[in-house]
Amino acid sequence: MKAKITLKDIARELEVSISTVSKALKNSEEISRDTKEKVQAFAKLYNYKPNNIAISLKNKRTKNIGVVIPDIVHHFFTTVIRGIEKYANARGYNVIVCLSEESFDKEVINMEMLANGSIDGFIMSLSSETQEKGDFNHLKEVTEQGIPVVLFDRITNEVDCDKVIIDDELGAYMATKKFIEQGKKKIALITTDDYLSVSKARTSGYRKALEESSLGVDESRILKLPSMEMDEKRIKDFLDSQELDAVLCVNEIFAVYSMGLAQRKGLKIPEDISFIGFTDGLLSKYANPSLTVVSQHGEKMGEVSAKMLIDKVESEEEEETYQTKILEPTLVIRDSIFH
Amino acid sequence: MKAKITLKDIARELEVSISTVSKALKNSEEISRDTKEKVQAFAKLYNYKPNNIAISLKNKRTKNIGVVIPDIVHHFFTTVIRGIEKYANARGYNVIVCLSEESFDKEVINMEMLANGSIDGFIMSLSSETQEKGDFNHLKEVTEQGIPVVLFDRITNEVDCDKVIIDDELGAYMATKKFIEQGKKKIALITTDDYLSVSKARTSGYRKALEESSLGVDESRILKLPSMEMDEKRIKDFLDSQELDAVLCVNEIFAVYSMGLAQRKGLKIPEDISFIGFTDGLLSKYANPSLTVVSQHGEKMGEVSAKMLIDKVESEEEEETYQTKILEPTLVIRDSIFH
DNA sequence: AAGTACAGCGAAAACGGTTTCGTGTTGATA
DNA sequence: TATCAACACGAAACCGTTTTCGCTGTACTT
Repeated sequence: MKAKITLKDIARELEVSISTVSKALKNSEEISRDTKEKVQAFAKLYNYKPNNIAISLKNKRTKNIGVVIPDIVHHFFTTVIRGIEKYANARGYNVIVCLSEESFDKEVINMEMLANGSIDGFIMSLSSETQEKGDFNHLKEVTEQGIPVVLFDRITNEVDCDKVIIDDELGAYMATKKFIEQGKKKIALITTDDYLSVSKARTSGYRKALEESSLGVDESRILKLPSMEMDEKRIKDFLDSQELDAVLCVNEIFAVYSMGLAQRKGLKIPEDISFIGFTDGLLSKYANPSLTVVSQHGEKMGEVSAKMLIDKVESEEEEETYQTKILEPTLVIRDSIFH
Repeated sequence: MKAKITLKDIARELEVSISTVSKALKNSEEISRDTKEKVQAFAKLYNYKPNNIAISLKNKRTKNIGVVIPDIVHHFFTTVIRGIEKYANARGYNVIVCLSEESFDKEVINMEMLANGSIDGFIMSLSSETQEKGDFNHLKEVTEQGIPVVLFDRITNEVDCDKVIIDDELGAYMATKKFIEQGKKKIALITTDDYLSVSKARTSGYRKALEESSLGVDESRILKLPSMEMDEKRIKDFLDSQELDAVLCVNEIFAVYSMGLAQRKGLKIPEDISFIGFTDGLLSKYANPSLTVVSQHGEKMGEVSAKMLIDKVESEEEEETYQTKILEPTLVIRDSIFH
C-alpha cells in the first residue's frame, strides 16, 4: 500500500521548500526551469495529486454540488440528476445526492449536513411534506449564509433564489386542448392535492382549456390524490364510477395504470378512451399502447439548474438578483391518443 | 447575509482561546462548568456548526462515499443508489454519485477526481467498456492507496476487494426452468455479449437449465446484443425469424418491448408465448400484461454494499481480507407467464 | 514554609495546500 | 566601487479544526 504523496514529501526528497514545490507544479515564473523540471518529473513519477480537501479548506470552495430531491426512483428526477451530473462534471464539479423521501425532517437534516462546508450550492426539489407544511426556514437559513440555491420543479415563491420549472399549466392546457380537438367530451384529471406546486399548475391548465371550450369543468371528473404515491383502489373507484372518454394524469404511472384498467374493461384506446400523462419515461414509451405524454425535459432542466447554480457560485459579484427559468413542455404524441 | 461563525470568532468574542472553545463544545472535563456554559450558550445562539472540510482535513475522513455507476436511468441502478443512500445516511455518510455512462474514460476520470481526498471509499459497478477492455488499473491503483472499494453487480475477479452480486446464473436457471415446467419448448434468450459479467452468468444459467432437461440448447435461439442499449431492429428481426413459445431477457426493457412485438403479431401472452425479464422495475409492474421478472433486489444490494464499505472504512485493522456476498434472486410471478 | 496535586486554560503543532512577502545572490550599470 | 534590478527561492501566514503538552495559580499536605 503506497500512501498518497504530499507536497511536503516532495520537498523533503528534493531538498527544497514546500512553497517552491507548490509553485513549480503550477509552472510559476518565479521558479527556475531546472527546478521546475525536477519537481514536475518527481511529481509525475510518484503520481502526485493535490489533496482536494486541503484545497477546499484554503479556497473555501469544494467543487461539490448538493442535490436534494424527494425520490430517485421516479424517472423524472433521475433524468434531472443525469442532466445535473453531466453538466456539473463538465465544469469540474461533483454531485452529492441526498434523498428527502418526501419528508420535511429528512430534507432539513440533509441540508444541514451539507451546508457546513461540504458543498458550494444546492439544487433542490421540495418534498411534498415541505410544500404541505409551507415551512421554508431551512432554505432561508442557507440562502442567508450566502449559499446559492436553485429550486426546480417543486418550488416555492417564499424563498428568494433561482428557479427552474416547466410551464406546467401550459402543459396541461395543451394536453386538454388536444383531447378537446379530437372530439373528447368527458375529460377527467387524475392529480394530487394543490399543495404540490406542479399539481396546482396542471390542474389550472386543465381547467383553463375546458373553460375556454364549450365543455366547462365538471368537478366530479377531477380526482385529487393525497400524494404522488400510487393508490390503485382510489383510481379504480374513480374510473369505475363514471363514463369517460379521456383522462389526463399528472404522472405516467397513474396514466399507465389507468390504461390497464380501461383495457380490462374492454375499452379500446384511443377510440373509446384516450390517455395523456406527464413525464416522458420508459413506462410511457414501452407501455401498450404507448402513452402520449407532456414531456418535462428533465435532463434539460438539470442542465439549466446546474448552469445557473455554478454560474452563481463562480460569479464574484454579490448581486442579489434571482431569475426563474420557465422551460416549455412538449407533447410527445404516441398511441394512447389519435394521431 | 450572516456568514458562518468559526471557533476563532467565538474565542475572540468570549476572550478565551480557540482550544478552550473547542474543548468546551465537546464538553471536555478540562474546562470549568462556567466557561463551558458560556461557550455553549454563545455557540447555540449564533448557531455554530463545525466546518466539515476542516474536520475532514484533520481526521483524514470525509464521511463521503463515492458511487460510480454506468447509468442512472436504469431502474436497477436507481434502486441500488437508494439503498446505498438510505444506509449511508443513517450512518452519517453522504453519497457522491458519478456516472460513467458505460465509458471507460469517464470511469477513470471520475475515480481520479474523487480519489484525492473527496471520499473515504468507492461503491462501483463497472462500465461495459471497462468490462470489455478488461483494464482495471484504475481500480487497482485506488485499492493500493488503501481506499476501500466495493464492487456490485458488474464485477471483476481481477481486483481484490469486496463484492456484492446476485446469483445471476441461478436467476436465469430458475426462470428457464419455470418455462420448461410450464411445457414451453422453444425458449429463447435475449442477452448481451459475454464480456458483461452478468450476461455471461445469465446465459450460463439458461444453458444449464436447458441442458438438464431433454430440450437442449439451440444456439439460434440466443440473441447476443452488443450492449444493454435498446436495439429495436435486431430484436424484431430475431423474434420474426423463428417460432418461439418463451423468451427470457436480461433486462425488463428488452422483455417489455418483445411482448409488444408479439402482441402486435396477434400472439396471446402467456398462452402462445411467455416472457420473463430481469430487473423488477416499474416497467415490469405496469406493463400489459405485467411482466414476470427475476428480481435483483437492488435496494438490498445497495444496503449491503454500503454496509460492507463503511464497516471497512471504519475498521481499524488493516486486514486484507475480502468477501463476496451473493444475494439470492427471486422470481416475481406476474401475468406474462402462467400462474 | 516548602512541596505537591490538580483544576483550568492557552500555545502550538498538525492536517495539505496557496500565497504574500521577504531575502540572498548574481550580474549589469553608473 | 557602490547601486540596483532581476532572479530564485524560503519563511510564514492562512483556511478551521483537534489535540498534546506545558504553564499558572490555588489549595492542600506535612
